[in-house]
Amino acid sequence: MLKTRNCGELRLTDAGRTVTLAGWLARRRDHGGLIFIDLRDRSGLVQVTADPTFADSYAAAERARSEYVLQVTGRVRPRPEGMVNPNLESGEIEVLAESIVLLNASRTPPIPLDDDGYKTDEITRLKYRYLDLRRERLQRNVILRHRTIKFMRDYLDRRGFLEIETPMLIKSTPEGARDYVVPSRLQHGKFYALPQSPQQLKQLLMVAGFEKYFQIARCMRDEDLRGDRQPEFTQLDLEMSFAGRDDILEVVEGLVTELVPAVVPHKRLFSPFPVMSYAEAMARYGTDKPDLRFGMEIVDVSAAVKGSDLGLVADALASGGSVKCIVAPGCASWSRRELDNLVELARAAGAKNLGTLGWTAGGLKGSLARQLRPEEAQEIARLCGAGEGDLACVVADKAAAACRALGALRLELRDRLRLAPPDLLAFGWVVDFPMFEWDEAEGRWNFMHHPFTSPKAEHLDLLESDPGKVMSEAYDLVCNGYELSSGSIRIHRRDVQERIFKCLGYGEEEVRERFGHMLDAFEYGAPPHGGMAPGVDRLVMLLADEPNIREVIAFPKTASAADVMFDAPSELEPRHLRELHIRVAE
RNA sequence: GGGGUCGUAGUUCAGUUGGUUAGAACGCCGGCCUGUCACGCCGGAGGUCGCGAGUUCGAGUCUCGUCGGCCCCGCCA
Repeated sequence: MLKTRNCGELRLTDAGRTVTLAGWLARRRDHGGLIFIDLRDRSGLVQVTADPTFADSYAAAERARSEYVLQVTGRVRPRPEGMVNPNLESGEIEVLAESIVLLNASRTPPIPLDDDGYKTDEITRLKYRYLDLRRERLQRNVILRHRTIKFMRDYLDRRGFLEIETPMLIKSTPEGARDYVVPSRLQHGKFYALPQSPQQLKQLLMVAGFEKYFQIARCMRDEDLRGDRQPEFTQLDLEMSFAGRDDILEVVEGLVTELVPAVVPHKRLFSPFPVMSYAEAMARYGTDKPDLRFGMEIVDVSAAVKGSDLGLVADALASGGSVKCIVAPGCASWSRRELDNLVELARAAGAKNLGTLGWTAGGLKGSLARQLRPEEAQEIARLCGAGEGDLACVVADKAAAACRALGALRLELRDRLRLAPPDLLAFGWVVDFPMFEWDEAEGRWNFMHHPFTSPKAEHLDLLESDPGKVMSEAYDLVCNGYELSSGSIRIHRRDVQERIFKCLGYGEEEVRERFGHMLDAFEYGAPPHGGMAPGVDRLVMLLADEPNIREVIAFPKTASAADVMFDAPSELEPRHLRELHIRVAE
């Protein structure tokens, strides 16, 4: 090795030792007769002092510039009285350079590397990602990601899980997410698909008798990107045989509960995780991935206004809808402009309108102040616990639509009022999802999770008669408003699986061609099984307090799924295309 | 596919009602400086105002188009 020690680990106890370091020049302070160099490697920074006494090393220090790669040999010594830098872990000492070898020079970096990088043009950061990754924040994130994955492997190994790899070149399935597709050279006109997840493969591993499987699995989905969605991402994919829902939840909850204090000890979490049904989550938070870091739950205030002659309210109640409300604490005196903005937001989220009602010392404020009878306003206050200074946001609509709009509003208020405590990871379980949801566009039932999800046994009889009422054995892990993981107990019987495909409107021929291998497998002693697949990128993003998953992925893609460093995707040589039997249409 | 927003020096930004040679800070280059640590002081270089049309005597500024970034909706078995 070109180094005997790491820069960031040197301490006062090393004083007197001669060390050889190698790293990058983070900053240079040239005092004419004395040069200080902050030398950086993965472990951190240490100050190297170049003194003219060592003429060669001093000359090298004069020539060195930012991001030059240096090998420094010298003696560790305590800093002089009053020169300790308390902001630096190694700030009590410095290394007096006896020799400085220039291992490589560097052009001036196109982006600053000594800050957190949030303000720097992201496209330039990504183009020079290998430099961007040198910044301390990203080094920390990548290391945290490593520790997280290492913890997962160790934990699951302890619990008897086997890590098993599954193929990347598999078969396209038309439903679900769009596939990334790979042309076959050996078979004209045929294509592989990259896995959206190893779902079927891990179920087949259960049929194969491995009982407990996991994989740090790369998944590819050719869908539009978001701050929390990349075209390729990583899941901790796991599956267990002979397990019920609670067994799966126990494994994952145990993993996360032990992981957090191990890798981010400053973070807090609920233990045990709260469990709520899908219906409850929708009613209380207006979403199936509630942010449980704060309250502001949705309250039904229909009873308070049941006699109201207000158009929207009366219409909603007459047609079986409801009047729902959330309370924004201390916002009663918000300006017209701020309130209008909320109304706009609620409408964008699907509400017909948003009524506001604020309780101020000077009386009622807001759009509903004059439209409601005093006793109605008073009853609303009682039902939702609003007091002086508070603002009620009220939506009258079908219950689901009202909750959905207020759910969106709730997140907006969270951000405006900073309601989410920092360092809280509010994990929770959402269970009892419906099996199907009605697809308006296609005019048929579609699965909510995936077609291998088991219906609840007691709802099997409803499959054909009333699919909308069938609950599934699916469950989600949520955290701080993100869906961190989905899972389910799977179907392990051919007859049940066939009934599900039928409900989804798949023809027999189609089923045989696409899922015949699964159905066949279920006939050879498939054990009851289930599992889930936490999203590693999102989890690490939350652990690292990052605003998007690009910050915890070494080489992420832009919102248009481009890699600006490689300039991918790119066109292929005609020869290459011919070999693959592909002609690009104009 | 739709909506929002942004694009000016290497980076972060300013740029008035359309009007002289487009500015600042950081970074960079040169000089000075032996205790700095965001070192300091002096000097300097650095611009296809994303790109293309148009309006105008004149466009960083106005119009249209286009490309790209980010966020949101749709989409995400």
